[in-house]
Amino acid sequence: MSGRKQFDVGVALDQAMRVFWQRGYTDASLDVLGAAAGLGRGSIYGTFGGKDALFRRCLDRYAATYGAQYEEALAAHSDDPVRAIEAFLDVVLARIADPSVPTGCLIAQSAAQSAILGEESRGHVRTLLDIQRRRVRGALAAAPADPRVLDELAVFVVGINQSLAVLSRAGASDAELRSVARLARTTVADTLARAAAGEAAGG
Amino acid sequence: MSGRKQFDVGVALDQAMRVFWQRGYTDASLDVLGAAAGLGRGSIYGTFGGKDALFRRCLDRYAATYGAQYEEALAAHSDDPVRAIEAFLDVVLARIADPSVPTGCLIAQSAAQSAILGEESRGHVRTLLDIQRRRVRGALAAAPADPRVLDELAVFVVGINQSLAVLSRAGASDAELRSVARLARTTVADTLARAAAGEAAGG
DNA sequence: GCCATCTTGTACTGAACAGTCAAAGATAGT
DNA sequence: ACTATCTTTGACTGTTCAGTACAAGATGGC
Repeated sequence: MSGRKQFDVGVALDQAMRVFWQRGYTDASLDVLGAAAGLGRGSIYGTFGGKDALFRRCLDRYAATYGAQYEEALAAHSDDPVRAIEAFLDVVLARIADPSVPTGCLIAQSAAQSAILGEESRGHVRTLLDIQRRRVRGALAAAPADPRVLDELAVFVVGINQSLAVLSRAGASDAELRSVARLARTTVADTLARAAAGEAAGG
Repeated sequence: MSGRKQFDVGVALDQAMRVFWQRGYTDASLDVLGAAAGLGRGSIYGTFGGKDALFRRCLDRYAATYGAQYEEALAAHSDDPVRAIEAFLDVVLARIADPSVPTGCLIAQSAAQSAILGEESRGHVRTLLDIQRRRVRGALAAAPADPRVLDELAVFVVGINQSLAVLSRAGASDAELRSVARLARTTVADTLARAAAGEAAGG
């Protein structure tokens, strides 16, 4: 059949992404991935190359989809780093609460399974996490504080994201996740306030 | 051969535990588990029953080993909740820095993979996480604050534990992990301080 | 309308998997 | 010393896996 693709690559990636997201790399078999995306093996190999390559395309799809939401949330509060972080975490909470997608986070899931991924995929995950860290760091850049403190806060916020992902997987309630995010927000606020006071006093 | 067990169950569990810890449930094959523990398939099935049961025994072994360390750390500072949490997180950091065991955390890894575990194992992971939460909650019990605030802080600290596990898996440096733990410590300290002030003012 | 080119479905391959089984051998109670 | 009982070894089962090969069929340029 066919001389031209019978499916939309983006839609197929969305479906495959959900399978990897739900099951993780190893437990997402090509049969299940194909069934979810509506693709036969030939189409998967012809279009993407193989399971590893498909996985990385799904990682990119995920990063692009939610990365855009993160950017938007951070940009909406470019004048207020604390509110920017709050909006950032709200995106995470909303995704976790969304019943149409798996809980947790594909990147966090993949990071946790890092040890069993191939060299290339492992590097890919690290890169995507680093992009997320830089994104958060960028939102903090305007705050009057020691750059090293801002670096630490960026890692902290990325870490909170992972913790929300794992906790949600373990069955934590929405209220619990929200309280974690709220506490993280106050940490950022207090740390920035202290740093600003320190800057004013010190130099 | 043999009419009595040829191996120490505890030692075998320690070895199998490391394999599950490193690779996760699915990617820990019985062949690799057996090779690591020095057991044939017959011994595994005869002693533990099967892969699922072995996995849960390993979860318990892990919980007992590090649970004891957590208890000790918390008990050593029963007069000061903030220092207790600090000591608790130091146990996590020390384990992650220990080159003789995998990075991350078996419970966190298992929680992230919760979706592909059987009903029984999934419940087991949740139970162990809940024990950890109660443990932290107990260390905070003496603090003069609204119990609901203490509940939230306990979930927060457990979440930080998970975030350290995932971040370390993704290749974060020891310095980064320590800064995350330090920020979490200030979260607990500031929150308790505010709660104490609120208690004093409110009633 | 013809043909080179691409896509797709299906069947196949060899490997890895969890779990079962029976035979061989060691132990301990008598 | 005999024997019932247990452990261990290694082979075997049927299934599932990722990846490959190929034939059938559709497309679009000419």
